[in-house]
Amino acid sequence: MQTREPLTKDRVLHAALALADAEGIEGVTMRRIADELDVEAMSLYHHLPNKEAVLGGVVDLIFIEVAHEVGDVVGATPTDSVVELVETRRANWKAALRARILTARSVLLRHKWAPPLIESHVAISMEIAKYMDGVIGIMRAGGLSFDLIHHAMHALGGRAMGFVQELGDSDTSSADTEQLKQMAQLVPNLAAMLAEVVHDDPESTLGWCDDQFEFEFGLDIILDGLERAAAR
Amino acid sequence: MQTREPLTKDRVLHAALALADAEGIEGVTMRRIADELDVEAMSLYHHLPNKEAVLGGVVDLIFIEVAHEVGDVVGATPTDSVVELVETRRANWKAALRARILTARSVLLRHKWAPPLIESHVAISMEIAKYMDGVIGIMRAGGLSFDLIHHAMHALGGRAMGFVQELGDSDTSSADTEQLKQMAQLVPNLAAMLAEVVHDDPESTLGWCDDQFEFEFGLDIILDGLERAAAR
DNA sequence: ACCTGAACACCGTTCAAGT
DNA sequence: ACCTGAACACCGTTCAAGT
Repeated sequence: MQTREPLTKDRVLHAALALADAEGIEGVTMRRIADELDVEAMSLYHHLPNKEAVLGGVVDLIFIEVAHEVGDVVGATPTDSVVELVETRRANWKAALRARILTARSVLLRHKWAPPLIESHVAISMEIAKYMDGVIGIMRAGGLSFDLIHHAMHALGGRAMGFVQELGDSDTSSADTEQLKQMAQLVPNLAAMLAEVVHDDPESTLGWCDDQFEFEFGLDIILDGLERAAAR
Repeated sequence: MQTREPLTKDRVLHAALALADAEGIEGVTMRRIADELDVEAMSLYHHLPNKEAVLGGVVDLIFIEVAHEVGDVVGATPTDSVVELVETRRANWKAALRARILTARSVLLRHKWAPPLIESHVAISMEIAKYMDGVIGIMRAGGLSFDLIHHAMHALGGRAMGFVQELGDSDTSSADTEQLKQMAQLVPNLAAMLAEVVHDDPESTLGWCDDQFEFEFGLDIILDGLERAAAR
């Protein structure tokens, strides 16, 4: 008789993660997770206190993934002397922070259901704290004061973790030209902007913008502003 | 016999809004709304197709409120000649946009449950579109190209509507000093920042920051960056 | 046309019972 | 210690029936 692999917290969390990737966050229910593990829903409660803990654990898995990829990116060159390393870090904090944030973003793009979950999740987990610590460390190495870093974290907001923070998803593009003409009466500026941006570049309506470009545009404005504030 | 006031879409939406203000978004269920109106839950479906429509309608109510307050703020001085008005608008777009966004924020602070709802809501309603149109109009009057305005809307993101976009709510402040000391091992930079910021200003931990200041700090960085991009 | 009651197909979670 | 089945207290929504 086959003995079944025992249920563990880790198996539950990975099943939940896979479920979220496959069906979105609304597909993640205690009953569905249990189904996937060939177990009853109530068995999950022997390894996790409630659904909140499951979702928190899944968020942690994502930040472990981020930490993995970030580690590859910001690894110091071992041949540098310590002094050189410190010098380099001071000079390159903006580039280093930019790279780290874009790496985090690339991971979140693989789990698009995650940002709303992270935002709504009040409790800051250890894994999130460790990510934040890395961000703060880069700015500190760049010579920014803790006071400025604190403001910077607020200014960056979700962007510090690579959030896309889009409003009004790709459905706007489905507004046909007739509907747009009617709209023009009430929202002339919005209609004019859409008309021109669509005309200039057929792949860049509000519904199908170049998200990567827009994210970097906004990020660079903030990073440049912080650099200027640091120089003051 | 008292004839009951007939149910209307408007009465349903206002009941839902009051419920959200009183108990938060999780208190808004079809059954609870119906209770408040002394009616059965299923009666609501004669005036609104589903819960999604209820939530969308409530978001609209909030943007009507924003439009009301914004109208008071940006009213032009009637004594100005048209030419002067245009000149003024071109010069003051940054201040005008700042004022409009801070007004929107003041409304959202009265409905703190609303931002997550607006973000998660895919469909852009007419009321939201009208607000966006106003924002675009201010920048257009300031001489910004539609292309730059388009990037600006993405860079601002939720901030264009006054979002607070905080991560990890005020619970971080409940971390006692003992817990913080343990944390210092794993997240030394975060711990050091918290320690210094708390020391400098007892009212400004990560848990209890001056939200208004931080919001304006981030907003100004973005507006300044946009101004510089416009001058290029 | 408008409102209702019962029912359906789901939730998260508790509890007593099994092994 | 670990898993289960039944049950509880909720959801949004459908449907047939009332007035």
